[in-house]
Amino acid sequence: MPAAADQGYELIARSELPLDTVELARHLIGKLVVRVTPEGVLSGRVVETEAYPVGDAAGHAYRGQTARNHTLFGCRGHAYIYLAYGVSYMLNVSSEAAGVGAGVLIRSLEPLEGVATMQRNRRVENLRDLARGPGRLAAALEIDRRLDGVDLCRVGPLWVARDGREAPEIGTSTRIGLSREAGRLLRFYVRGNRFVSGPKALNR
DNA sequence: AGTGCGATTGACT
DNA sequence: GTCAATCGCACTA
Repeated sequence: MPAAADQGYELIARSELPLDTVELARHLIGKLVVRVTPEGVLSGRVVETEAYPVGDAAGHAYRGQTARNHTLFGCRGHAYIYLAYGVSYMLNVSSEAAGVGAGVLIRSLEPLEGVATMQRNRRVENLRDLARGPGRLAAALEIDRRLDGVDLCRVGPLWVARDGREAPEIGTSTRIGLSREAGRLLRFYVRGNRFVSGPKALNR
């Protein structure tokens, strides 16, 4: 029996997370994101990620540590959250060793628990539109800057858990929405999954 | 102090 | 398919 505080999910240990950013991006596919709010639990299965490794000019850590991005420089497995375009929050997982700035963007989830709450948060009914895309994902799970720096390897308001299902088939493509470093194959997704964002051509 | 520009989304032609 | 909204941040002066 899992402890009540675990909400029935199995926490993933930090030691299980690959140090390498690109490996972490692949590793997170098929894992669960668990969001605990006072009203209840929201969760989903990660179906799409992007790696922003060391030395990547498109990464927020590229120009060094600042007040905004300092959680990218902490030890791996912490949430880095920022506001994109003044409109949408983005959920990232910090990667690499402490002191090294890099991370993985969680782009899409397949909704599991708390669907009714997500529908209310997003003001849409369609399951497919709830968490397909990074901004929608954050809105569905009530994620904003207040959760920046949260340890995803501890049971709390936001954490990462194991999925019982077998490992999905993972596809690779270029990342979405970038002008710099646009050609690098650093996006990962579950092949054939309808909750993956992006154009068809990138999801084969 | 001012400027330019996004790791996006939703509305609209 | 196109495009504006919206704001924090990095960079220039």
